[in-house]
Amino acid sequence: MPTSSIPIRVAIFEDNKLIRDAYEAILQSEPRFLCVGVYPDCQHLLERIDRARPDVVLMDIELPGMDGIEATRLLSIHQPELRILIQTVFEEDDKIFAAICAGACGYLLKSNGMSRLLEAVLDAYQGGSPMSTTVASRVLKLFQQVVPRYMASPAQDDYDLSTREREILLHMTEGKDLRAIGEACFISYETVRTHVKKIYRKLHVASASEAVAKAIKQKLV
Amino acid sequence: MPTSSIPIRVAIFEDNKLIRDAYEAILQSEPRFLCVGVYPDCQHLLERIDRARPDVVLMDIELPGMDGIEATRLLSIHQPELRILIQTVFEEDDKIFAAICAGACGYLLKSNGMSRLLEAVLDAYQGGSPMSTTVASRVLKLFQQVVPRYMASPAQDDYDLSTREREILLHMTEGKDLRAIGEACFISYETVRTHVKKIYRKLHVASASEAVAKAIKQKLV
DNA sequence: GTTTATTTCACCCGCTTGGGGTATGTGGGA
DNA sequence: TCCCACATACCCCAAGCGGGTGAAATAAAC
Repeated sequence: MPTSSIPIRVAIFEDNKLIRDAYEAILQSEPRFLCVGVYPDCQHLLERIDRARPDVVLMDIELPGMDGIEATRLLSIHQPELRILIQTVFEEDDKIFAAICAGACGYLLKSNGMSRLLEAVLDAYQGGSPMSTTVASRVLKLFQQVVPRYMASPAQDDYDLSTREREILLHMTEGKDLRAIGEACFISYETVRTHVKKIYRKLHVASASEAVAKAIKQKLV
Repeated sequence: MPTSSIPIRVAIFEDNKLIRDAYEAILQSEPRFLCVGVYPDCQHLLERIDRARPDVVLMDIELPGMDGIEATRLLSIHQPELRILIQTVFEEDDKIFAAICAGACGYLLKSNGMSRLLEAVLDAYQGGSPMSTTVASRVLKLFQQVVPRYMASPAQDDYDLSTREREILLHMTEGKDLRAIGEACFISYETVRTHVKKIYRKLHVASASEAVAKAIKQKLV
């Protein structure tokens, strides 16, 4: 638990007045929290934030005008250390996905009720990422879908490329032609060609563009 | 809450006898849970699981012999619907990362104490992904690092490619040569060349491989 | 109604590339 | 010790490709 002498500054963005007032009331019931801004939309977003100086923002997704995800993106660019907690009814993967990519540090479902709100705000303030376990489960699923292409799966075939071949393939994926690769590697043009031919055989391709496509898509480089 | 008439079957893998016994005791204190296996290592892993038929597995990472991550990978291949909860002291990104990729559905830090153990097992059983908020925060960070290359940044310039040009660029990223593209699009080889030249000018590139690299990396196609 | 963008097609020129072969030196594994 | 994989380098040849130019039809825009 943090020192209670300095309250955590919280701003709320929520279009539904009932919920908005409920949030505010809950926060004000605890001296550890200080409600520094309560807004029904994202008008004058950055000015409001600069004026209110919150530590944590509670952000609804379904807002009139600019939605909460776009607002999250703007805020996290404007002030990267700001902790933004998404608070919404949406459980769709793409919303969760977009919110996280936009810079949200947590994602709570309103269906969870308000019981854990204070705990979540505190968590967020302390650097944690509170999220409903159902949301966490979706994040993990997304993660498992997206990541294998970056992390070598245990048995990723790398087509037995040698170090030099991999290096040259990397240069190819940067769009360099053979002469430029030779200069970059301090070897002759003809040597580059020799390597490239071996790369083609190993990748089972017959042109630079094919090799580049395969290399990038299968993250060989 | 699930019906309490059918207990949740739990198996435990933990090398430390004190912790192992503590887990077992906690689980046995509640009739909702049934401890169907308690093991100090991963010997005969699949046989044990087939015999015990757990719904949820509590898995330690630091096990003698096969570690918990490798065990998780084997188990989730062997029985994908099995819920595997990692329970460990490690907070390093690469462990978390590896565990998730191996198929873990949750990741709890032992430092959190055992208070939330039952709740976590129940969450896992119900399809959630319980994890400490500090772990969640690392997962989100990893996610934000890894994902941007999949999601377009909001204002993605598409270089004013026409429909036909985009179509041809797509074929190029599949490694086709100009003749093959012509056949695929039912247009002549020379027409493909005309389009390709325009694509190069618009993308500011000078070769097929450069265009393919740019197209894939900026996910123009 | 003229202009502009798109799509289609053709030809020329010359460099680059892909496929083949050959050769030398080096370092590590059987 | 011998052999293999790797890196280096060069040659020939034919095809593909990049760049330039020109042209015609259509559709949309002004």
